[in-house]
Amino acid sequence: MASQTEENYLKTLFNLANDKNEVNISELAAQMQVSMPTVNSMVKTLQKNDWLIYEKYKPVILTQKGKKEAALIIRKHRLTEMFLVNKMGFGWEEVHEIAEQVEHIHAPKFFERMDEMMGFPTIDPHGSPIPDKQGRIQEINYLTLSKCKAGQTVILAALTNSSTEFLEFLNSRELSLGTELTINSVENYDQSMVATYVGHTSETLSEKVCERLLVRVIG
Amino acid sequence: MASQTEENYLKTLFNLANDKNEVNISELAAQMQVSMPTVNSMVKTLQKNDWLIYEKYKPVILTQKGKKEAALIIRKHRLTEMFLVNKMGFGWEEVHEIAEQVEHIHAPKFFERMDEMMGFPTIDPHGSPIPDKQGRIQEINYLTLSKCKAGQTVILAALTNSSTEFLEFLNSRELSLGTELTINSVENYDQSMVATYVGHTSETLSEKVCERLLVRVIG
DNA sequence: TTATAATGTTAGATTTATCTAACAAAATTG
DNA sequence: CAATTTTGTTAGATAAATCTAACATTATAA
Ligand SMILES: [Mn+2]
Ligand SMILES: [Mn+2]
Ligand SMILES: [Mn+2]
Ligand SMILES: [Mn+2]
Repeated sequence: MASQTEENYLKTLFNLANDKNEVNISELAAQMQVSMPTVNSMVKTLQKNDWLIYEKYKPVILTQKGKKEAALIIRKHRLTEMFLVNKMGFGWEEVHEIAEQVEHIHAPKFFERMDEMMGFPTIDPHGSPIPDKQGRIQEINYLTLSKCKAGQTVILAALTNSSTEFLEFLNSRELSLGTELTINSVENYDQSMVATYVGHTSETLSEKVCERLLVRVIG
Repeated sequence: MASQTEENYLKTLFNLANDKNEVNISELAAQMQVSMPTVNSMVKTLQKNDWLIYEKYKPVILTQKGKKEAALIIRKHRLTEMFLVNKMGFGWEEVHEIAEQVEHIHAPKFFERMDEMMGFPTIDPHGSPIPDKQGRIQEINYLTLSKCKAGQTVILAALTNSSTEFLEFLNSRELSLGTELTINSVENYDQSMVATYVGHTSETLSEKVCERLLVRVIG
């Protein structure tokens, strides 16, 4: 059974994997906030459990087993976040830290009950998909708001970044998942957008913000 | 901040403490299922944090600070057990193992929300008191059913043992907290009792069982 | 009251997860 | 392509939590 530390590495590896499924030691060290030698020794450990493939001086690659293990931890994380928001009244900006701990609880029934109580949700409070019990993730392809054009109407569906600061910014603008926005205009100089949505007329959103908003175009 | 291991030792120390607040190394080792040298080194560590007083060859004694720390972990454990039963539909025999893990979550709000959602319960699903936010425990003095006499009517209020096996035995006899029992007779030979309660006429309860049932006499 | 048993301690080893310093390989750049 | 930078590895150390073997102290009992 994976230790808490190993579980956190697996999750991070899963999230950092590029199109070739590769992760560099330096990236992993940066993300985990540990030194490269620490990562070097950890990937050797993870390899012994067949969770990844490691060859000297090469980026590491999660195996199928490793990907499944990671997805199941992510499942517990996201179910927890959704439970905290939907059943316990937390704000979407408060739940990540708690889920970071709860995801390591070994008690399948605990998470199954959460799932049942919520009616088997498929996304978490930040719009990210919840992997199923087999560790499969449904790929959803949303568009970044910054890719949209003036005149379009979109629905905010997910976020590319869920830091507390960003979530608090969105709270301050009363932007939440499901909000319908109409793009009034796009400023050519800095790519900032002016949008209208429930309760807000001509709200300006910087490019930095628009890049982090994932939307479904509806008109 | 106490590690998970330290938290488990503190909790066990709290529960093992006798009237003089003393705990022997051997008891602690037995309860924690580790060797005596392991306990020996751990109590030295706990002493460095002023959680207990240790002197060579003497039983250890929790300090006020140590008692409070322990009581606050027990609070998290019992709130969790109550939440699992009252809000998530678990049976009282299923919750201890999960609570044993959840009690180590560092997220005051998480437990405060549980507490609020349940309306600030004062006992857990096994009838044990939930320490308050200051770590104070209200002492309740129930009677052991085995101390009662034929003819008396009592209400099942708590248990001295909450092992899964015992809880499953109680389930099989449809005995739960709050059940009103009338003692028909006490067998002189083996101290077994014959009792009547909702749905059960003349149910025989062994001395072993009666010793583990804490009751309030109501007639 | 001495022998024996029970309890507790010390010494030394192991595993896990981390670090720094030094070195090696690979990638980038002038 | 050679110099430099970036990335990755090795070696060796540390702290936490555990173990066994050996020894010491305290308690019990003959
Ligand atoms: Mn999260
Ligand atoms: Mn985590
Ligand atoms: Mn319990
Ligand atoms: Mn525990």
